[in-house]
Parts: sequence; C-alpha cells; structure tokens
Amino acid sequence: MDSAPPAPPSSPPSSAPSSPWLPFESRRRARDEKREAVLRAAVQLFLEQGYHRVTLNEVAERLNITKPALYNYFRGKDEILFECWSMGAELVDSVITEINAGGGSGLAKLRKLVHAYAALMATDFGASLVRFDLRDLTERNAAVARDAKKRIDATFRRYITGGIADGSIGPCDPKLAAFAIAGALNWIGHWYRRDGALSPTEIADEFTVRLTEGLAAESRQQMTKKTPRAPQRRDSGRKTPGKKRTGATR
Amino acid sequence: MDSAPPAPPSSPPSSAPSSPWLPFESRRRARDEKREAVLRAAVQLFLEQGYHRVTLNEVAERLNITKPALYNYFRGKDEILFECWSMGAELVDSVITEINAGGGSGLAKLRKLVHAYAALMATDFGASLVRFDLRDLTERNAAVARDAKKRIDATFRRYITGGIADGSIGPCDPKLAAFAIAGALNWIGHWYRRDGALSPTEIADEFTVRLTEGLAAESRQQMTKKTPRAPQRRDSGRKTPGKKRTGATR
DNA sequence: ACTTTTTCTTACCCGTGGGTAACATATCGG
DNA sequence: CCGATATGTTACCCACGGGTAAGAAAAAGT
Repeated sequence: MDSAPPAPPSSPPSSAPSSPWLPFESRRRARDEKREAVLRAAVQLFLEQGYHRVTLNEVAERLNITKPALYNYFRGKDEILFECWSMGAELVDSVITEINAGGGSGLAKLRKLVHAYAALMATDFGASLVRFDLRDLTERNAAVARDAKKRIDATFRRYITGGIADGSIGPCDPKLAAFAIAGALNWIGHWYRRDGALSPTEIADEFTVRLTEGLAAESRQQMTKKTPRAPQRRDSGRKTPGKKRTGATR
Repeated sequence: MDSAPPAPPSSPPSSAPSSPWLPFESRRRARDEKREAVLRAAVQLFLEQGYHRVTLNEVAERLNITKPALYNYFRGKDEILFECWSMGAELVDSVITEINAGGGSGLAKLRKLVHAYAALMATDFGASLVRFDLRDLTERNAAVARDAKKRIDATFRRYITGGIADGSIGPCDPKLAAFAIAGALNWIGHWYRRDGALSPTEIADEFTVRLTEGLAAESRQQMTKKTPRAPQRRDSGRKTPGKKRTGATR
C-alpha cells in the first residue's frame, strides 16, 4: 500500500551510470518480502492440511522453488511454524496496544477487544494462534509463545476486573469469564470458513453482543446496532506492522 | 492410572476340574477389557504429547507389551485414535439422550447440556473430541466423526430454537449462539488441567450460568447461586455406558 | 571483466516409526 | 496329551521427510 519507496536521501538523478543507491535498503527489503511470502504460503498449507502433513517440499513447490532454498530464510520447519504464529501474536498485540491507548470503561474496552479478536480469528495468521500446537516448537520458542498467550489472557482479565471496578461490569469471576469469552473467540479459528455463510464482520458484531451482554452491570439496553467503533484493522495479507521482530530463537 | 500390570482377570475358581463356565463370554470380555486399556493408555499419551509425537512403541510400553501386540486389537494407529474419539462421542451422545428423555424448557435443556458437556471436557475421552485432528483419520472414519459433530451442534441449536419458541430464551441467532456456547465449552478441553485450581464441577457450574444468562428471555434475576439442579453426572473414569460399539471402518 | 556474495538446485544422507513376517507361548476344546 | 486358536515376541522392512553438502546461477560490488 503506502510502503514508501526506498526514499534514498538526496536521490541522484538516475542518469549516473553506476549508482548503487538503494541496494542497501532495497536488498534487505526484497529478502523480507520473500521471507514473508514463505510464511503466507506456509500458514495456508499448515491450516489446510495440518503442520505434520505438510512437507517442506510442498511449501517450496507452491513458491516455485525447491526445499533447500527455504533454508536461506529459516533454520528449519519448526521456525517457520513459530514465525507464522508470531505474525498472529503481533496482530493481537497491536490490537491490544491500540485499545489500551484509547479510553473507555472496562466493558467498552472488552467489547473492542472481542470485536477485533473475533475478526482476527477469521484470518490465516490469526487462526494460527489457536490451530497450531505449541509442542511442535522448540522449548525456547514455545516458552515465548506461552508468554504471549499469558499476556493476552491477562488482558482479558484486566479489562473484566477493570470493568467490575468501574461498575460497567457486574460481579463475576474474571478468570472464568475470561476463559469463556476467549474460548468462544478462539473457537472461531476452528470453524470459520472463508466460503461459509458468515462474514467476519457478522461474526465479530454478533459475538461482541453475545459474549458481553451477560456481563453488563445493569443497563439492559440491547446496543444491538451500536458497533463499537472497532479499529477495523485492515490486515489482509499486508506486511507486518512496524514492530520489532521477535525472531525465532533456538 | 490403575494400569494393573499383572491384572489376572477374574480368576476362575479352578476347583472344578473341567468346568468351562465362562470362557464364551469371559473370553470376549477379557479381550474387550484389554482393548479398552489400550485406549486409555493411548488417549492419555495422545493428549499429553500430541498424536504425532506418540509412537506405538510408547503406547505398548506403557502397557508392558510390545508394539505388534497392539495389532491384535486395532488395525493401525489411526484406528486407535478414532476409537478414542468415539469413546468421547458416545459419552456426549448418552448425555444428549438422557436430556432428551427428560422434559423442561429449551433453556432448561440447554443448561443441562452445558453443564454436562463442560464436565465432559475435563475428562480424557471428552477432551479427545476437540483435541484430536480429524484429518489424521481415514476418510471413512473422518466422515463418521464429522457426522457426530454435526449432530451435537444440531442439538445445541435445537435446544436454542426450542427455547426461543417456548419463550424461555430471548430472540437471537441460534447458529451463532450455539457457536459461541460450544466454543467456550470446547475450549475447556484445551486449558483444563487436572492439577489446576479449578475443579470440573466449579467450571461446569460457572459456565452453566455464564453461558446462558445472556440468553434468558427476560427474568433478570441473577440466579447467581441457584445452581440449576444439573443432573450432576458422575462420570469420573467410569466405563463406557452400555452402548452399541461404533467400530472403526476403513 | 573479475571477483565476491547471495540465492537456489541437484543429489544425497539417515533417523524415525508404522507396519509386517515368522516364530514362540499360552489357552482352550476335546 | 494333542491340535487349534489367540496372543504375544523378536527381527526386519522401507517409505517418508527433515536436513545437509557441494556446486550452479544470478546479482552485486569493484
């Protein structure tokens, strides 16, 4: 989209015959693009057929290259899996960051989170958060993933406890409420089909209502059509948001 | 668990010299018991480590036998997986049958189902319903499993539409409501730990409230402590209820 | 044009683990 | 005590797929 062209400082008028201006940045850029192409192909195959049934040959084939070429970008199959997972985690993180930046009651924040999270589960990288088995990762990477999961869960609970505190949410056990909500959301990643009858927006809208209506303190107003101004992330196949790369470790 | 290694099954009184009283039945019985012992060992390992990381040698070893012995009871690894899954499916089926037999409003039935299903997700065979990948099965068996899943989902929806019809449940989209509820329940199978802080009963009780409070038509009474007289299934490690065996097909 | 570096291919290795064959041992029926 | 059946063992096969080595081929740098 935007992806500003390399923007070489004080660009020379190209007339110069031998002028390697942009290779520095451009080179790294091309590499990252290929790397991400691998991830997109991989996540799709992994979701379609399951990690263990996908061979690196298949992944490579889909990219019109051969297996060993993949090893220029990743150290092994499990690292590809981890990076796919990480992409999803980064999406969630950025959603949370955005919600935290904004204001609102605990209930309002929770609704935003539910809405955005539901929509995320309908994307490849989002679904990879719940469809991949962390036991396929190295212990090191699995630990990173567990940590991220814990942070997400903590956020759900934080919004709920916050909501109870500020009176927007009625009394309940935050732990179990968070489990229930997160469970319903995560499950989307298992049943959602691109070619199904339900659009991500429909799902997100309905779930926002359904999963929080029971919690609202008293106000029995069905906010049925008050889509809670969700950030409406446009993530369709876009590049990773400018965040520090996590980097698989092993 | 028990896994009594020597396990001399129902020793015959031996006093009578030639008295084959039970061989006919007893023989088949011993076989079925061993078969089920295999399933118990397998489901545990599969849940612990994941299907693909469990070798048949490990399963056999845990039973103090060797791999080829397993082939006396099952035709292959995938059939063991399917039978584990089937055990869970049978448990759900018997729950549903029982609820259908009883009366009550749509909401009441739904609550019973939620309660029993939640408790089921905290058992090995129950969790196998949502933790195993149907793509590991033969196409034939996968079809059977998909069918069973569809029936379960249909039951959730039926109770909800029934509840809307009889007025016990407020207007809502049964499809999405069922997805939300089933999702929250299924997720239990992913996070529940035997050694965790939450007991199956606690979870079942709380989820019964949490997942249905939003649906109740009007009665805004927080039934906070009115545990809805759930059938209190005692399924802890019991044998499969006497139901027709499904039998893996391939 | 030349070297150097990056990228990708062909050809191979080899551990793993599901499955099988052949043989041993109970167990049972008689 | 003797076949027949069921149950289990030891020893093996071999397809599969992740990973590597060695060297083209293509860019990049000079």
